[in-house]
Amino acid sequence: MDDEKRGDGRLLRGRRTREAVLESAVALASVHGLDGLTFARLAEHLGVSKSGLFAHWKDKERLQLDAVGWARRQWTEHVMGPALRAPAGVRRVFALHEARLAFYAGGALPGGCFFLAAQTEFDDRPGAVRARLAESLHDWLGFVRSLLDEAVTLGELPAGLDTGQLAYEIDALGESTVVHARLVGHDLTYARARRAVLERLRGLATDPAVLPEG
Amino acid sequence: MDDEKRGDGRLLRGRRTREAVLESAVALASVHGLDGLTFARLAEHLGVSKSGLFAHWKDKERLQLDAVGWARRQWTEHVMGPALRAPAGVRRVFALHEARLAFYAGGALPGGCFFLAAQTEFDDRPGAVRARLAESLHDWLGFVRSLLDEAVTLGELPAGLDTGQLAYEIDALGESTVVHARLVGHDLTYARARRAVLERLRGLATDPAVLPEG
DNA sequence: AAAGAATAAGTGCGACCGGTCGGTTTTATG
DNA sequence: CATAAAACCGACCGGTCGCACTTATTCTTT
Repeated sequence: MDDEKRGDGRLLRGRRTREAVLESAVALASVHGLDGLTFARLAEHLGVSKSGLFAHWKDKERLQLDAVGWARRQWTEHVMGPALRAPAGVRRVFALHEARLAFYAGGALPGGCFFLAAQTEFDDRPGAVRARLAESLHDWLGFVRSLLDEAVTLGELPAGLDTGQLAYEIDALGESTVVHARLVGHDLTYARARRAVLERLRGLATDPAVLPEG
Repeated sequence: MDDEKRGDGRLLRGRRTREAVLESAVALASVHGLDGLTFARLAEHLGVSKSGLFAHWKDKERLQLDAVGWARRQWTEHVMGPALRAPAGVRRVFALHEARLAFYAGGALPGGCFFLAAQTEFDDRPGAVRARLAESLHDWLGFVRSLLDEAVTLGELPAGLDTGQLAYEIDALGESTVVHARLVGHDLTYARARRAVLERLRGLATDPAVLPEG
């Protein structure tokens, strides 16, 4: 991460290609998994030679770690970002859930969800990759919880609410969307995931009217 | 499936070894995925030669399909079975959820959940394996729903309840347990998953007293 | 005792894997 | 314009994969 020796087009170009490669890497990993993220596959997908990739990542683990980092950037931009543009409180919580579903439904990642694929693969394989994935999940749950805490502070959710518990539920209802959408049906699944969280929040909110009806 | 040519111990023995192999195959696949279920790995794990396995399954896909079938048998026995021994109605629904959590927590499968691993791997790979996984998920959701319908019929859940919706929620809250337990913490995760479904059912039940309190 | 199927084992092939190496092109700097 | 650094490439290595083919060995039925 020590790029940017001002005005050096070589480094700039290098960074651009790195990011372009990572964009593809995350997309490929969402389909084939982080283990199926092969240098050969990645190179072919980009129309690039395999060895050219080794100039940027000395081994596969580095590539995997950077892919996790890039997936987090994507997630921050496309899921957390839109939520933060909604009014704070219970509406922001629901906006977060909807942004997540929109991100899945939008098909930005052909495999559905990078993190689900990576976590199910690495949750039982000790190492740096697992550690970063665990950290990612921890941070994500912390973010959901922080929005819930905010809603409590604003008085839109009841005081004393177990926000950690609710954060788990919201995450679970969003996450299982990925597989269900592809194996059961997209529209039906997203409708159910949306409704589940909406009804849950409406049931808890001090003023359910601020949330959409259906 | 044309075993059992009356009294022929060879076929019987063949079936037994097949089942022993499948038991290991499902366990291995829960860790390394259905793709990571290689003949070499399976043979080594069993202390058997690779070629001996080819006598039973001519190619990898056959093995994968049979592994799915065996995982379904396990699931039927260890998750659906205990539930059916609980009194019908809302208690049976919750017993199903608890049996699932117990199955996960019991560590019968070292990788946590065969189906989650397999589904996230194959949900975007057309083929026979995906088809069987989709069928498995469909049947499972249908089973959950049937228990819910039963509870409605018994008057323990309100008439007009969208049981398909609730079945999705219950499945989601159970499924995300697998990854969370390993990356966040076992006890905390199972407690949350248990509580989430319990509270949901208690909120809907015409007589919440039939369900446990905490 | 003979026959024959089920099971096990060895061997080899082509494909692909992660990774290395030597060399060429591009780019900023003196 | 020379040079060095970075980006990039083609060829290649050792290893493992799925899988076929061939050859024993074990067990059951006749």
